Amino acid sequence: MAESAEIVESEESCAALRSILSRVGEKWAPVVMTELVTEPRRFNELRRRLAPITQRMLTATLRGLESDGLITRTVHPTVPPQVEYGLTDAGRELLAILSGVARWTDRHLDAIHTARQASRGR
Amino acid sequence: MAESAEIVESEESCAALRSILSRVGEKWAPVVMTELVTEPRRFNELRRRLAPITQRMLTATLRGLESDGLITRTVHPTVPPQVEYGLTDAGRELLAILSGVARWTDRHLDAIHTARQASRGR
DNA sequence: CCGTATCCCCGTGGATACTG
DNA sequence: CAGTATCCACGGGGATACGG
Repeated sequence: MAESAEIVESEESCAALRSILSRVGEKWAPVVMTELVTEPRRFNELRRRLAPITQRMLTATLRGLESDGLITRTVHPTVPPQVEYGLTDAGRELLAILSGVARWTDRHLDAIHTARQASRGR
Repeated sequence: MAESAEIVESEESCAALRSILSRVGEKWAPVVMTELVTEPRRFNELRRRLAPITQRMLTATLRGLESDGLITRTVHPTVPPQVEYGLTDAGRELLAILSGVARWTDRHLDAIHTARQASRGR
């Protein structure tokens, strides 16, 4: 790699990057992952902690994250049914990277607001 | 901070994080920023390099990135008009963080594909 | 308890045509 | 050259109701 900040390495990895960025850019994805960072949690546990999320959106978010290998879904065949969601190692790594984005965001809160105000004016 | 991987620091920074993640998760945002990493570029220059992007989407993407303070838009009042887009320092920093996400994506390409195949089956 | 199914609104993103 | 304007298809995302 000649350029240090070069991002795209191939067509495939570019597409994968976009899909991951838009995945974690979904409305509830970051908070759901954050909820799972300390320990696995059950569906309604997440639902309560993430209120006012709807069941539908919680399900959709969990399925999406699962389909990208970021979280696991474990069904315990008990009565009543019990399902646990947890971060995969990959998901934990990605979350650590995202916390870098969070720190960037905090550092630039002022600049973001200023830029938005400016574009308001036009 | 007790937990090392904790992301959200406040309501405001949480909202800002989400908005930034969804911004860079937009379809053309990452490639547009990457195009500007080495030097500022003009509108049609970007249009050619990012083909088959449409004018409309290029404009929309540039406006969005500008409104978050990630790129600058400089108009040179010449005939014909000349407009240059460039990364801000903040944008350059963010791009560096995103390259971390790109590396993560490359490392986990296999896992992503496997997870997607698995969720296909259901 | 853990979801699906249905309905509906709205924003994203594409094609095409037109303008300062 | 650097955009706007218009139209349209699609999917994200919310409310509510029902099922295993």
